[in-house]
Amino acid sequence: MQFSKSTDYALHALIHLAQAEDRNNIGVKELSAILSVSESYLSKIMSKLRKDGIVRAVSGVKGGYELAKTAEEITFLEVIQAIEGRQQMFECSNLNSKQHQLLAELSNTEPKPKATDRDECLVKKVMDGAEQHLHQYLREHTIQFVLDQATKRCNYSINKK
Amino acid sequence: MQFSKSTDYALHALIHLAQAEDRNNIGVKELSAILSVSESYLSKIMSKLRKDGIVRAVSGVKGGYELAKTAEEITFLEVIQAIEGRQQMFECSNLNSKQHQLLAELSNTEPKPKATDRDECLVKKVMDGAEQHLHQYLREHTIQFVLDQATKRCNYSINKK
DNA sequence: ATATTATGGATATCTAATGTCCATAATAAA
DNA sequence: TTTATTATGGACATTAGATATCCATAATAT
Repeated sequence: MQFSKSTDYALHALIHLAQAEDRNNIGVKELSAILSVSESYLSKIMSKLRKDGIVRAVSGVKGGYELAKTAEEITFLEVIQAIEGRQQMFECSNLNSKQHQLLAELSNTEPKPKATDRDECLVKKVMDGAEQHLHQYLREHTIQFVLDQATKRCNYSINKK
Repeated sequence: MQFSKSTDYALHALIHLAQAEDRNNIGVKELSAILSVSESYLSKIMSKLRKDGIVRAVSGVKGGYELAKTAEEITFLEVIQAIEGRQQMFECSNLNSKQHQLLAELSNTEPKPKATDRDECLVKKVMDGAEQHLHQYLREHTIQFVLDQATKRCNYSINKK
């Protein structure tokens, strides 16, 4: 139950892009040097961020990446989901639960959800609750939040002198 | 970022043990049949639960497993940690952060923590916060909670008739 | 003594994460 | 237009961890 290294790299890369908001685009070459990752690996990560609309990319000589929205708008949750995908944290082996999920997926089409969730596994319900709880926290924390904290810390250092 | 199948099996096994609290010990043979898992695999899982003091085991003919505490006392968190281990959800590649953690571990001995955490990575701080948040939820939900929910559901069914 | 059950070591298999390489497309600058 | 630079995506290799099985041994009720 661990977040992947890729998620770690993605978050740190976004922090760097946010801090260099005024500058031109930043290429994978520069980012990979800062993060101490190989260019080829970081490329895959940045591609995922682009596909999910978190960064913009431009090819060519002065190309590279930049944020596609403000740092305020980029939540930890969407970064994590861009990298790790959107599968649920807990997949229940319980048959009732699996049937329930299957029905829910099928009902994405026409005949309405029906909300007969009395048969879903209660263990899964607790775990889904945990996931929602975690997501809420991750939605409330943005890239901007980290930048703000860094500023505070810096001020503190200055005052100290 | 998913919980393992083992965790799923462990939780369901504990629910069954809790529901059969009055009966004798329940063996892996019976549990594995209920959960549709192999005996050999479930054995490993039950061993982990025993090592962490969640269940008691007794060998021999009428042997098997029983809860080592009340269902009220068994939290989702401790079950998950018994199975998945206690590593942190987020390991930071950031060098400052790694150094910080190393120092923290070393200072487990004599010369006191020192609490100079100004250098720890802010990304990691957010992620550690998320983990604490999740843990709090998982600590607040026990095996007993699931049993209670099941009772409610059952009552509802009866009333319906 | 016998049958039954848990325990732990060794090992095999499978899957996902990690990581690299290369051909191709896009673009700025010369 | 040519060149250098950068992103993109496919294919592939490597590694680590989860999943799964088997077996020898210990414990225990009958």
